[in-house]
This record gives sequence, C-alpha cells and structure tokens, in this order.
Amino acid sequence: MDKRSHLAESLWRKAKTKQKAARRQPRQRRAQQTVEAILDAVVRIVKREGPQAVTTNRIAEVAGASIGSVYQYFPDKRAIFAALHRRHIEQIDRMLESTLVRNASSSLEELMRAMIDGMVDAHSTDPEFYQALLAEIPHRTEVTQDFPVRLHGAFRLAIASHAPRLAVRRNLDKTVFVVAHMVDSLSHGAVLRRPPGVSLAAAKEEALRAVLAYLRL
Amino acid sequence: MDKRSHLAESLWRKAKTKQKAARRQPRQRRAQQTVEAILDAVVRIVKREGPQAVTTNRIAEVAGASIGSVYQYFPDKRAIFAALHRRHIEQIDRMLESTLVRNASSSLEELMRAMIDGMVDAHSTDPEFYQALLAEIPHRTEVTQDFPVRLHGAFRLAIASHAPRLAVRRNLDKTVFVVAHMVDSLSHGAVLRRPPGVSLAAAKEEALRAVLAYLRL
Amino acid sequence: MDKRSHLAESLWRKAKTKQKAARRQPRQRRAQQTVEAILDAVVRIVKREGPQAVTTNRIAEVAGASIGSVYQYFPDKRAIFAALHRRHIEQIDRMLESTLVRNASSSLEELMRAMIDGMVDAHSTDPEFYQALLAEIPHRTEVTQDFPVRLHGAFRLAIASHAPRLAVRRNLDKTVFVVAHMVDSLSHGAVLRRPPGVSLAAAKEEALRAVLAYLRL
Amino acid sequence: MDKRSHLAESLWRKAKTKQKAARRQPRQRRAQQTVEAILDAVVRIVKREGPQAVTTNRIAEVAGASIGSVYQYFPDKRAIFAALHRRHIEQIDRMLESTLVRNASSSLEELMRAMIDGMVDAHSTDPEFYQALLAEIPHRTEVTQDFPVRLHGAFRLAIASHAPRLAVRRNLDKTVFVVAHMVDSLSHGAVLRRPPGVSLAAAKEEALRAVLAYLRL
DNA sequence: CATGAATGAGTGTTCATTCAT
DNA sequence: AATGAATGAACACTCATTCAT
Repeated sequence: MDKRSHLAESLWRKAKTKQKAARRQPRQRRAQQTVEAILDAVVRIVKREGPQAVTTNRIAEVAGASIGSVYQYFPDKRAIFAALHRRHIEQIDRMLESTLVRNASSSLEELMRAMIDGMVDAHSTDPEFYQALLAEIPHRTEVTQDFPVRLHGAFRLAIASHAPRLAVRRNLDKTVFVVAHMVDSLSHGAVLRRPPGVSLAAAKEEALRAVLAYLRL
Repeated sequence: MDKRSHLAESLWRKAKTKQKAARRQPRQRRAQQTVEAILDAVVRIVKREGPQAVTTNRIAEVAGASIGSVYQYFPDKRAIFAALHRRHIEQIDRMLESTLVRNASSSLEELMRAMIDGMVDAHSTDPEFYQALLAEIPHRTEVTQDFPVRLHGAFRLAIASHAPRLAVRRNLDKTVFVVAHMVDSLSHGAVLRRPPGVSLAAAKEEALRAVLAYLRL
Repeated sequence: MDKRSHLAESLWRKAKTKQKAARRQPRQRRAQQTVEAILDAVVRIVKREGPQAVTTNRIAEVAGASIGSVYQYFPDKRAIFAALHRRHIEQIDRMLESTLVRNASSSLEELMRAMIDGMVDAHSTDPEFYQALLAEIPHRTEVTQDFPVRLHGAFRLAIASHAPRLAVRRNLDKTVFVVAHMVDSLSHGAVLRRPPGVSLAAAKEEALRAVLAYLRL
Repeated sequence: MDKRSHLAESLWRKAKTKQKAARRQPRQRRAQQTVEAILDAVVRIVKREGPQAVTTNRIAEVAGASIGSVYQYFPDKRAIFAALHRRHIEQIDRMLESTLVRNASSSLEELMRAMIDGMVDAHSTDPEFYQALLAEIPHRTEVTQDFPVRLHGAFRLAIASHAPRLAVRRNLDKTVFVVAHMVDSLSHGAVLRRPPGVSLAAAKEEALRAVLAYLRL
C-alpha cells in the first residue's frame, strides 16, 4: 500500500468537497504564479500589517495583480484562506509521510522523536501567522481540521507497525487519541508557550519522555 | 497565602489594565441585568446563528436592550467578547481553586483525576461556543490567555504539594509545562474530538493514566 | 516572555494608526467627472436642504454615484469640504492674479476699484453657500485660511508697486493689514449685509472711497 | 429717551423671538447657578477638548449636573449655544452703551478710539472660543447676528450725535455701514490676524486712523 | 425637582464582489 | 484574460433626547 496516496489523496478529497464554486484550474505557468503570489501576499500582509489588514483589494495590490485577477482564481475570500490552509496542511502531511517512511525500521522511540521533531519544525515556521490565520478564517471549512485529528492517521500507522503488541493489547483508537493530542499539544506549546528557563531541546526531550512513558505503560 | 486572591485577583488586575475607555460601572440592579443580558445574547446568537451573526445591533436586539445601552457598558465590540471570555475564565479559575482545596489531602492520583474531571466539565458547557468565541475575539487581549498557561499555576501548586520528591528531583517548570498541556489538550479533545467507540469516561481514564505514567517516571 | 502578547500588541498598534492615505487620483475622464459630481452635489444639497442635510450617503445619492465611489476619491467627509473650499479659494486667487496683471499700469485708484469689484464678484456667487460651508468645515485645515490673510499677498504687491512712496514712508505690513481687512469686510458686507436703500454700486463706491482716504492719508 | 433700554430691550426681543419652546425661567438662585454652570461648562469643554467634544452629556458632566437638569432649563442643544451667544452679545452691548454714555461729550476721535478699544477688548476674551462657537452653532438663530449689523445702531447714534454735519451732508446709512464694518473687521483682525511685527496698540492706532480718514473725507 | 439608564434614528465608513472597458 | 472603477449592503458606533425611578 502506498502511504503517499493514502494521506495526500484523502486530504485532497476533503479539500475539494463542498467548495463553493470551482474556478478555472490554473494550467499555465503564469496563472500558477499568480495564485502563488496571491497566497504569499496574504502571508506578507498578516505579518506586516496584521490580520485585519487582509482585504481582497489589499491582497491584489500586494500580489501585484488586479482584484479582478484574484477573483479569476478564487471564488471568494474564504477560498483564499482555505487554499492557504491547505498549503500548510499539505506541507505537514509531507513531513509526516516522509518521517514515517524514513523511520520504517527504527525503534518506536526513534520514530516518536522524529515525529515530535517534525511537528516542532512545522509549528516553528511562522507560528504567529498560522495562529492568526486560524483565528481569521471566515467560517471554518472542512479542510480546516484540528491537527490532533489530522495526526491520527499517521500515529495509527506508526503505532500499529512499530508496536503490534500494544495495538493488540489495548484499544488502538484510545491510544492514538492520547498520543496524537500529546504530541500536537506539546510540540505546539514547546514553540509558543515554553516557560523561560526551558530550552526547546529540553522541551522536546520531555515531551518524548511523556509519550514513551504512556506507551510503555 | 490565600489561593483565591492569588488566582482571582491577578486576573482582575490584568483585565482592568489596558481597558480602552472605562465605561460606567453598572450600579443599579437594572443595569447589572442589562450587562448580563448582553453577554447571554452573544452566547445565544453564536449558538443559534453562528459567529458571523454577532453584530452589535443584533446583540442589542436579542438582549432586549437598545444599541445605546450596549455602548453604555462596553466601550466597543471587542470588550463584549473580552468580558465573555473573562466570565468563562473566572469560572474555570473557581473550579481549579476549589478542586485544589477540596483535594488538599488526597493522593496525587485522586487530585489529577479531579483536575481532569473539572477541566472536562469546564469544556463541556457550550464547547462549540467557546471554540467559536476564541476564534472570533477580534485581537486577543491579555486576559485571553490560553488555558495551558492559565493552568500552569494550579498544577505547580498541585505537584509541589503532592509530590515534593518529584518537584525536587526534576525541573518543576518542565514537569508543569508537560502536565498542563496534557491535561488541557486531552480534556478538551475528550469533549470535542473523541473518536467514535471511546466513551467520555474511558477518555478521561486514559488521560489520567497518561498523566500518571509521566509523573511516576 | 509570551510571544503571543508581544505580537498581538504591535499588531494592535498598527491597526489603530489611521492610515489616512491619499486616495487614488482620478485618472480616467469618468473618474474626474465623478469627483466633480460629488462636489457639485454638496453645493446643491446645502442650497436646497440646508447644511445639516449633507451626509455622505446623501452626497452620493445626489451625485448619482454610490457611497463607495465617494470614498474612492475622498478619504473622509472633511476632505470633501476641504476640496470644495480649495476650489473656491483657487478661483479667487485666479481672480486676484488676473486683476493685478490687468491693472499693472493703472492708477492706484483704478486698481483698488478693480480689486473691490473682483472681491464683490467672488462673494456674489453663492454667498450663503460659502457662509454655510465655512461654518460646516469640521476642523479648519491649512488651506482653509481666512480671506484677509489670503488677500495679504496681493495687496502687498499692489501697494508696493503702485505707491512706492507710501510703502517707504509707512510700515507696509500695517498698511496692507488695514487695506486687506477693509476690502474683504466691505466687499463681503456689500453683498450680504448691505442696508436697505444702498445699492451695490453705491456700497462699492463708498468702500473705494474709504480705502483711498486711508491710503492717501 | 433712555439709550440703555433702547439697546438692551431690542436685544431681548430678538433673543426671545422664535425661541422653540420657552422652558421654565429660573427664578430661584440655585436654578440660576445651574444655568451659569451649564454655559460655563460649554466654554471649558470647547477650550480644553475642542468643539466636537461638546455633547449634551459631557456638558452635564462638566457642569456637575445631570443631563436631565440640562433639559430642565434648555429645550434642546441649540438653545444652549444661543444662550451663550446671547451672553456674549449682551456683554458687548453693555460695553457699547457705556462707551457711548461715557463719551457723550468727547470728540469724534476720542469716541472712535474708545469704540475700537472696546471692540478689541471684547474680541480679546476667548477669541478662539467665540470663533469656534460661531462655527458650531447648529442652525444659525436670529440672535446670532453678525457683529457689523449689531454695531450699526451704536455707530448710528455716535455719528449722528458727534458729527451732525456729516450725518446731514452724506447718506448716514452708507457711512454707518462702512464704519461698522471697518471697526469690526479691524478690531477682530487686530486680535486674531495681526501680522508679526505689528503691536496690538499699533494696529488699533492704525485702525483709528483709517476710520478717521474716512469720516473726515 | 433631580437623576441617569435607556433609547434608536442616523452617521461615517468598509470591503467583498461585479462588470464595463 | 486582465483591469480597476463602481457598487451598496452592512457595520460599529454616537449622541440628542426621553422618562421611569
């Protein structure tokens, strides 16, 4: 079974479902660049002028396009945020996939360390931005799922393949629920709410110890 | 030292500082009722019509007051959300305090179970509402601290008094950081993202096991 | 230190800084017409419905534009009044200039008569309107200088070139101050507060006599 | 005939005419004090916070009264401004009267000097305030007549009694029109728009010279 | 008479979206 | 396809005024 298709495709399907009105898919290179420019413009505006400065007209301006062009590729404002979110989520999915693949033959401890590392990295790029983005998305879309839920699949695979005895002995769902929440919460907190006096490395190590303590129970 | 004053007062001070423009404090009974009606109106609107339906005029309408009255007590829209948040937070603070006091002589396990119970209860009342509220607060205020951070103080007391050996043997900050995030994330998730097939009681029990496994490490 | 509050605060500050940026300069012919229509609408409303009827929405309505278009060219309501004032003042300035040029080789008496004529003409077009306009300008701008002050320059040139002996013999500033106030006040009064039984021509003639009497002193 | 009653009564009649709804005349001392406090509050607010800060509620607050009390004595906001204006005008009228009486047997020059002195004094107390007041009066009332017109009566008396030959030889109305405008404009300008390098005394002296030059023509 | 909580019509302004060019 | 002027519903908020206490 191909893990890549499993993760990535399920994502795409969710993303497409319920999309208001499908606009033209950019096929040409120039169009693709415009789309990227628009998404990047949002990031720049949020970081430089704050979330409330993100208006469609300002997006067009910063993207170097006209407002008409923005509506050429996005049916409405929500779709821009949704695409941005999708972009972020895909990035995390790629990270999760490659971590799983790279650690296919590692120990459970090594795998978990790698997962936590990956999550911390993911949350480290523009953490304030994605925090703001999440708070600003007008009307949560389906894509906009919380991370714990998204992590679920990855951890299910990880635990099932690396600790088959655990998976059998206990309710796998319950275990995955706990681990996914722990990893998400602690890696997010390690970046954004780490107490003074605790280094990032120490926070990651402590998170790992907590996860392992639970799994070895 | 009085725990009540420690938690509750520091909250109030923060809440008052930076308040844009102090509106008239409601002195008469009628006025106090108006304020309550306004806050309750926001809750009702969010739950019945969604967050985007919360306009100042609609708030007044649902509260059975005039828009002028709303602005008699709140300097602007943000202040209404902030007050609502404050109300929620104070409620949780009261729960945390009383849990600590009631379990002053309990075992660590009993205390942790009580804390998780309390957090789950706190998140159970209108969970979707507070999720939406948090996402809608126009520009986070200081009061609006994330729960993990707020829980910090309570867990610090809990761990220090119930497991002095732990506190000495390990970095207390690090431990509190991990426990606070675990309890917040898992109790929140138990209410909102529990996988099908896992009961609330089971989720709470599993969360407790995870916390204890970590603390006994 | 909490990164969240740090970021949120700097954002908030940016958000508050009113970006009263200059609005788009109308480039196309259609846009220029819209601007003219807006200014003319204000004049019409003041004359037909009184100054208190001048609301931005009414301006748009009377101008046959949408309120959005009004804000496309003017950052706020004050700017509309300011533009109107500027238009009036420029008109007077043009009159003053051409009067000076046309009477470059006239006698002092002829020049003064021409100046008074010009001022009376300027005050004759919609005098009630400009009276109301002046009273309605919310917070005087720099452009919005009183007429006597604006006349100063013109009279300084006039007197210096036509009566060099006067300019030398007496304090030029003082003389200009008196003449500018006399001409402005009398020409304005001749239009708006002329007593019954005195014709406009007679009022102008009398004003001229007063000015000449002073200058020949 | 008593000049005092002539001037003062005509004033009162104008003031009363067209008054929207006559409220209770304050007979008791306390009531009179409240009225004064309200008027003074407006002056204080304009000077300290600007004209746009003058709201009825703020007036009540600064006056140390309740908004209800304000409406006990004034039918609406306009009436407050009108009363203020009336107060100012009465003060000037008193000045004009006493100047005329005191100079009953003076020369024309002395009388004119006294009149200019009086006008400059009148405009010297809170000139910015009355400038702002005039611009802010919502809907000009009859009381709110321009000064030149108000001065008319005084100057008519002055010229008729001090220069009977002038009065006969020329059109008295025309002469009074010019003199009233000159004195008002120059004394106002002397306070508010005097060019740097010209002292107040010099400006007054120059204004007097201009008036005399005209009258002796 | 005094109070001040309550009122609500009306204001200036924004911004997602459309559509003629 | 691209442009950007035009649109107008909707919003947060003000403040003169009323009236129950």
